[in-house]
Amino acid sequence: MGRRRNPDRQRQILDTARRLFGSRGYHATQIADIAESLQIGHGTVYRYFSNKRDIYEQVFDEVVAQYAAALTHEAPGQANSLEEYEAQLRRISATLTALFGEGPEGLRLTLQAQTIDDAMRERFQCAMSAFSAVSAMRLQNGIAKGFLRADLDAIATADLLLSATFEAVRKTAEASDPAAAGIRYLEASIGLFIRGVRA
Amino acid sequence: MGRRRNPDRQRQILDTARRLFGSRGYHATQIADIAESLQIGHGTVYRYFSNKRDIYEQVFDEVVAQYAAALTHEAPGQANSLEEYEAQLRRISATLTALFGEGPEGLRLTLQAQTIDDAMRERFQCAMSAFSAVSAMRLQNGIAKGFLRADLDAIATADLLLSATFEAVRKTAEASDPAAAGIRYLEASIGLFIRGVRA
Amino acid sequence: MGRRRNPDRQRQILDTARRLFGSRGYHATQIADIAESLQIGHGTVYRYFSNKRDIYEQVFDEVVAQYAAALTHEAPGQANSLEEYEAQLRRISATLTALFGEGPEGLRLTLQAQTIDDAMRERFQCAMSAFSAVSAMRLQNGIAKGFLRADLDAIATADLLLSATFEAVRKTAEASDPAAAGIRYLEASIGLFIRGVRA
Amino acid sequence: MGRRRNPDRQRQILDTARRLFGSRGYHATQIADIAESLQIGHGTVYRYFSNKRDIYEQVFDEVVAQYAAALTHEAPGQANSLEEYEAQLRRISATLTALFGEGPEGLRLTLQAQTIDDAMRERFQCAMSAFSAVSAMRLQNGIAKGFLRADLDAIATADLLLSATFEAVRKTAEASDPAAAGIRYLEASIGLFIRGVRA
DNA sequence: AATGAATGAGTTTTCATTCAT
DNA sequence: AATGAATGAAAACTCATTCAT
Repeated sequence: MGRRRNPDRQRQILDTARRLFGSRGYHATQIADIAESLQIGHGTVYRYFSNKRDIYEQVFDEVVAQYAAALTHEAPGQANSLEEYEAQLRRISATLTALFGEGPEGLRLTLQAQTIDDAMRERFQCAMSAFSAVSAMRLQNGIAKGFLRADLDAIATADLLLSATFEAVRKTAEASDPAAAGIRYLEASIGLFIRGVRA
Repeated sequence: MGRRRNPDRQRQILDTARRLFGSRGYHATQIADIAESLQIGHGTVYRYFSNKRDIYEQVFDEVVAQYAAALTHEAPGQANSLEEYEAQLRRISATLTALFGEGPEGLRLTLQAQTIDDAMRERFQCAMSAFSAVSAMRLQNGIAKGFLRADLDAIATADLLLSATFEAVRKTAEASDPAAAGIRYLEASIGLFIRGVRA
Repeated sequence: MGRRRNPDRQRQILDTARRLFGSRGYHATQIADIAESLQIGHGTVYRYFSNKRDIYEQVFDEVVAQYAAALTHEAPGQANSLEEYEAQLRRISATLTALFGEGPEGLRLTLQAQTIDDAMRERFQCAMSAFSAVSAMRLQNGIAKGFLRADLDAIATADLLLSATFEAVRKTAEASDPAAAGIRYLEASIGLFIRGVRA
Repeated sequence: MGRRRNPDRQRQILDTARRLFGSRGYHATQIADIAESLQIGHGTVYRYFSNKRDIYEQVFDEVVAQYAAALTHEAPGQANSLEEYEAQLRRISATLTALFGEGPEGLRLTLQAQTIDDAMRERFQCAMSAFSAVSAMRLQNGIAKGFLRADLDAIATADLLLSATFEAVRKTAEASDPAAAGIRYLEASIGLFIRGVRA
């Protein structure tokens, strides 16, 4: 492949791929679509990536890393009261919503990992488990400190919280007025979760 | 002279397609895979369906119809107290879990509608909106009758409940011990929702 | 193939094949179309013919035989004057028109021999040459007897007469009022030929 | 980013398709045959044409346009005497013969339009009617000006002339010595027509 | 004898990938 | 380095033919 001369190009390709894979889907997006969208020759794409799957993999990794950053930025043991836990949830939601402000592609995109090959399926499962585990640790911390209810099933509840959080982000990104939708879904989810898990 | 004499074949193909489209994905599943899985020639598939997309469409419709049946079986205005609402939620969860007892394919499968073509994308959006609307009506009923909190954002909350419910079903279907997981996710979600929405 | 039990069936299949091959074309006509048109199972067709090409071959032979009968019924040396030659032409035209009264399929059908395989292409060429040769002999007879012009190129003119005769038959068969069209094309062609070839 | 950079390729494919569709027939010619004949990959064909039918359609249009140019080049009202009409016929024949000097494919090819689909069948009928109409106008002109016989059925005779003209061209193109055959068929047809139609 | 479900060889068509310019 | 023409493996789809009932 030689040296990669233009570092912007790589970035542009990843961004475009993220947008197209996310909106149309991996299989419905051709390399030529990505190239055309950037007004470059489609052969050029192969100077920066070895194949289509490679592009997907890098996009997937970036999206997952962004989720991970948003979800793990707040150390699980940090919150000492319900108020602090709520503030944590609000910060996480805000970060996710900001990340996916451009559109709902990121979330759809990761789900498609399951339709690519066994290796990607595996990586997807793994990432989701990790997110869930962090969320569960946050709940465990609250139970231990007594501000979340003692009978809470941390693991199962973490999955539910995570899925609802993603849904809130997705709906926000899809909305015609994302700012308003963001507030609405944020309040609805905080209102639901805090009442649902507090001691 | 009649067409399609063997109704079992059609059923078998739909079931196999549902399983494969759900697990490997639509694009990763070839007509030949479906045929091979049934130990029939691939030409046979075309005696029962006009093309691959036609198979997907019928599978999609069946899955959506099953969701719809589970979600709408309970009339939205039926519940008159929090206890009745909880019982409703439990029945819905039980029905969904039973439906997807065989595996988590159904849910994954419907998401893929978005990667097939614009028409399927449209149908998917439409189905999801309908489910959400029914869920929201159930919440509105509770607010009107005073057993759910007055400040509840019925529409946004309905989306969150729906997504968490699907997640619970999915996790249950995927679990190594579905029976145990079912009870666990059911209790976790009921515990979360009821506290989250009650007056 | 065993015994062919129902001789009518064979006839019906040939007639239907002639109609469909002629109107839609050989390749655009499926065995199933022929069977459906007769309200029989398409497997039944194979009790009477060994394959699709075999049906075509028999239909082709029948059509060619009918042409041949019409064109050769009148012995080439029979006519002794222009009036007798004209009467001959009229009888030939009448016979052909009667044969193809049902429709213009016959003529179109034979042309398709060229798109089936080399062997059929060969047979087609051969049949056309034979027709042309008979027509040329008729002209030679007239030249020899002095009622056709001496400078006539019998071979080339025979080809032209033949093609125009077929065109007249085709147009007649296609017309909305075949009886009227038949008279019209007959008079036009006789008017043209007789003046064109007489001494 | 532009499409179809190599205009020669498109031309080569059209020429090869014309030759093969004309000689073997549309259905007996595979895309792979066209590609192989040009020593290119069969995928390449699809860079220039969207599908097989599209190639046929373009070839058909070209052939029909060539006929049309030859037949309509001479304005129908131009001839003022039998000599001028004869000269017109000779020029038309010469043009057609020159066009189909390469071989008899063009004529056979157009006939196959009837075996492709209803739309092509329609276009074929339409083109033939137009040719016939122009030929008829030429005859009407001669009748009006008195150098063709008054009792001539212009419409019917035009069909006969057209079919015989095509036959002459076809025979010429097929002949082992096209130059000699061309003169022979030209003289035979002029000799027949002029005598057949003059006043 | 008749049937039509099943079959798979044979085509068309797509699109990721290569490579000469 | 960038390009896009060319490629061909792979997948969808068709339909003549077979054969169990």
